[in-house]
Amino acid sequence: MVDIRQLRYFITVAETLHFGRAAQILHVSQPPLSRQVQALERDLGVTLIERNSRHARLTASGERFLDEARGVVAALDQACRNAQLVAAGSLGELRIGFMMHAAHSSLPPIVKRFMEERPEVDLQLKETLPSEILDQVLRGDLDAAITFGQGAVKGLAIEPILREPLILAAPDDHPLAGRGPITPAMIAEEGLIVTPRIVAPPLRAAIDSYFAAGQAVPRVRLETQLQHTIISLVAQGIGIALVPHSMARLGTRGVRFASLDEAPEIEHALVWRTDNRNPALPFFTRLGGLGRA
Amino acid sequence: MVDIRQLRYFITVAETLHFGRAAQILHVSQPPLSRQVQALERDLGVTLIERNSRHARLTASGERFLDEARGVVAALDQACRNAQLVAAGSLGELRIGFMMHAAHSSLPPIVKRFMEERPEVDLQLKETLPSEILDQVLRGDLDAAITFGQGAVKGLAIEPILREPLILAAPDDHPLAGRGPITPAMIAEEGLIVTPRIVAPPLRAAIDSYFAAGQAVPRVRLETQLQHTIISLVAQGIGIALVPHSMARLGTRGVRFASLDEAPEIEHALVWRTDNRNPALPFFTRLGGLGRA
DNA sequence: ACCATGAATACCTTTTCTGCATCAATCGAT
DNA sequence: ATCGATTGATGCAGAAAAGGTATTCATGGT
Repeated sequence: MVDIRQLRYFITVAETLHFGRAAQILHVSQPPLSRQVQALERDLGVTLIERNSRHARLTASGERFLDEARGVVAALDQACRNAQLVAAGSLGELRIGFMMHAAHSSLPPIVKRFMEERPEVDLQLKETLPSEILDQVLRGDLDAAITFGQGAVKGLAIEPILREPLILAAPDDHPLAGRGPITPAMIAEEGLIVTPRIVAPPLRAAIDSYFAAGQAVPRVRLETQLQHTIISLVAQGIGIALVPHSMARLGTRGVRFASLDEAPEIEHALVWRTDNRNPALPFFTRLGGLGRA
Repeated sequence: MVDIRQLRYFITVAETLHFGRAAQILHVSQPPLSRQVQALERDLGVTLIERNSRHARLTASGERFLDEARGVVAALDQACRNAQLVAAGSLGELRIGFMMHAAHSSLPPIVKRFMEERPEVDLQLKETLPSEILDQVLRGDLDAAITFGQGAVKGLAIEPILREPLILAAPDDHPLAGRGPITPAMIAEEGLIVTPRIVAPPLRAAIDSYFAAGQAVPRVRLETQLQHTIISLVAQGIGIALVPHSMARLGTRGVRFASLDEAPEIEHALVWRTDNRNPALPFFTRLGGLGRA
């Protein structure tokens, strides 16, 4: 059976056209070299090197085979190097899930740094509903994810990376827009636009706790999944909303923000399976601290 | 050192994720298989298969390496097959030179058939001056060539493939145009357009012999290398010419042809080095007979 | 806790590879 | 034309590697 040693031997002989010199280069003696090339030719059933006891030169088959053999050897070396790079976490792919609330806050600095440090790792970002994210991590569809902080889950590592307060988002012609700490009573009568409970339970819990602390009951006017849609509806004057502080950075026209009195906080956390053996994963999770920036 | 056997073993184990079954498929017993995979991992310094005594599954490096190892094995198999195809003359390249006079006569049928029979051979056609063609064959720049027939040359095989008479080419308003056998005396006073002697000695020799047989002396008005140019100049009424019969097939406007009395003939021949070992060459030279068509 | 399964290890046999010595063929010089 | 130098091939013995059988070790399910 043709093997790599035979290819390496043949390539060297083909390059020097001299069995003795090739043997020196390969650090073997000449007889085994001759025999290996013979064995290769016998296996192929093809004469690759035409040789009399004085000269050696390639046949047409030999020229062709030299070319392709070089490719095979190079591909093998590359494969070995790549396997090592993958094991070192410098090459490969990493599937990261994130809830939309992380897109403007904790996610970007982590992703940016990771891509700088591990440019050869194919980072696959998948925006997912918070309610589905844990399942996907547990199933192994995601290597890691950024979602809301929560209690321990068996088999998962959960590392908090960001706490941010909720703030009030109101149309810019609204009397409370831009004003100081807002108490629950001040907005209890307003129509509220919120994310459905099923989509982001911790966010709804934070909103509920805020109103509960002021003995108020929020009036939900509309539910919609995407944060951007909520902001957009606020800008249209359809209602007000309580949103994570990072939404204020977007500078959407027609919306102004105001801090809340005793503002509830939501927590972002990095989550991954403790038995996930993707070598690139530790280099991602160790960046969790950047989420605070 | 990593070798092909290790790759094949690893691939089979990776595909079955079961050392025992893989060993059956490979027709070896399980212990050597385990040892080869271990050796591979030791050489790479990387764990490819995570295994306890119950289950086996690939690591990230293993997945990657499986992919690339398959490529390496496939490339090797392909290289072996191609070497055999080249040796059989079914793959490779063949450099064929030809004089322009062959382009409309002996060359096309040979080339057409060869391309049908050996579609994977890269046929490189190089139009060359007859005066240079033998040197290129002797130097090895060409595997074979079609040129004028001539005496034996040491180291070359020369096989005649076509004899064709010269004919008169004249402007279509010329009194001799289209007429019967032309004797030398009938055109001795006309201005003649010819190829330079150095470019195609046998052609000039044929023309000379024609006039010499009639005790006439041609009046050369113009010399130019390419046959097409000669025909074109004739069409313009600049002169007449004696050209190979195959030129009549072109049907150039403004030119008519007439046969010559005791017409001299020129011979086309296939030429190649007898020591040329290009396996595709015999399949080309054996088609020489088609040149007569 | 025990049993069945599957991979690793121990040990021996067989095969293959290497190196040394030598042979054979070719080319150049005399 | 002959001889010597060069270079690839061959014969043989020792070394290394691969394979096979028997057995052990670890794990997951009952």
